[in-house]
Amino acid sequence: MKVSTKGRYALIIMINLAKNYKDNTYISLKEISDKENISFKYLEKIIGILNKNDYLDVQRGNNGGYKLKYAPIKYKIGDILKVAEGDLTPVTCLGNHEECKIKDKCVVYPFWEGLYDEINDYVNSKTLADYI
Amino acid sequence: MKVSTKGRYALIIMINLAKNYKDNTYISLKEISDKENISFKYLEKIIGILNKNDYLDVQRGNNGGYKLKYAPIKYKIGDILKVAEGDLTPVTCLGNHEECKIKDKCVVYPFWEGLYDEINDYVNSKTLADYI
DNA sequence: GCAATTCCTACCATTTTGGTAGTATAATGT
DNA sequence: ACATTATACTACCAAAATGGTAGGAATTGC
Repeated sequence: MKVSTKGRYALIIMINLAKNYKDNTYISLKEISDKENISFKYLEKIIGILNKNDYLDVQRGNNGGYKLKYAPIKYKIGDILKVAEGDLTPVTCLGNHEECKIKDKCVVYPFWEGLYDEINDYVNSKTLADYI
Repeated sequence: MKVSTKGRYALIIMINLAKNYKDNTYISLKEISDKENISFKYLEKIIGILNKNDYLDVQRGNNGGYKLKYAPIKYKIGDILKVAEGDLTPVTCLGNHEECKIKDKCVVYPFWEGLYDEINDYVNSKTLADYI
């Protein structure tokens, strides 16, 4: 039951960008990977996911980089993690992908549902603005 | 961020035994694996973990099997999952094993701590008695 | 033109997951 | 005693996920 580095690093990237939001300048990924000491190439892959989800403003070329498209408070941590991880359901029985066929008679289904509710409520109650 | 089959099956085993608790008879693992349609050999491995944790009364040989050592209400779901899964921390930064070295200056550490608190509170609020 | 940057796709080693196989040990019924 | 029915334990293994790496193409500023 672990959030992978994908989700964790995505969050780290977003927090770095959030900290820079008021400056309205672009930060290169190299800068973030150096500061956080995480493989540049791996972060490149992860920021690609974030970018495809309309999270970022991008400037290519010299002095280019990334900045948040919206204010930090607009980004729920839960959304960021879901985008990076695929989803946050604690069991495969939950979620859109492969809804369990026996969930109506499954004795534990309500337990997992309840757990997911708790997780969801928590991660959606926090935004990037809370971690600047 | 998934609880593996190990944890899910462990819970299924325990609920089956809980349902049989008042009868005070032994249930064979074969019976459970047939009913739940899960590989007997795999369940054997999982129930071994549960057994080592003083959860079960065991009777070998003919008409043998397993039963709960204590009343269902004594078993928190969280404990069962932790025993089967190793732990339930949502990130490796948390927990005893490899406490993060930079957690004091880590901006996201409180977020993960908070998430783990929520998960913990929930899974510890339920016992086997809730799912009989 | 050149350097700095993002974009994109393919590859890959290691670890984890979800088992299987086989044998040993123990209890029971007959 | 012995066949049957169970658990106990150890070793192995295929497939998938994880956590990256490599290389090149496209874009922009100077």
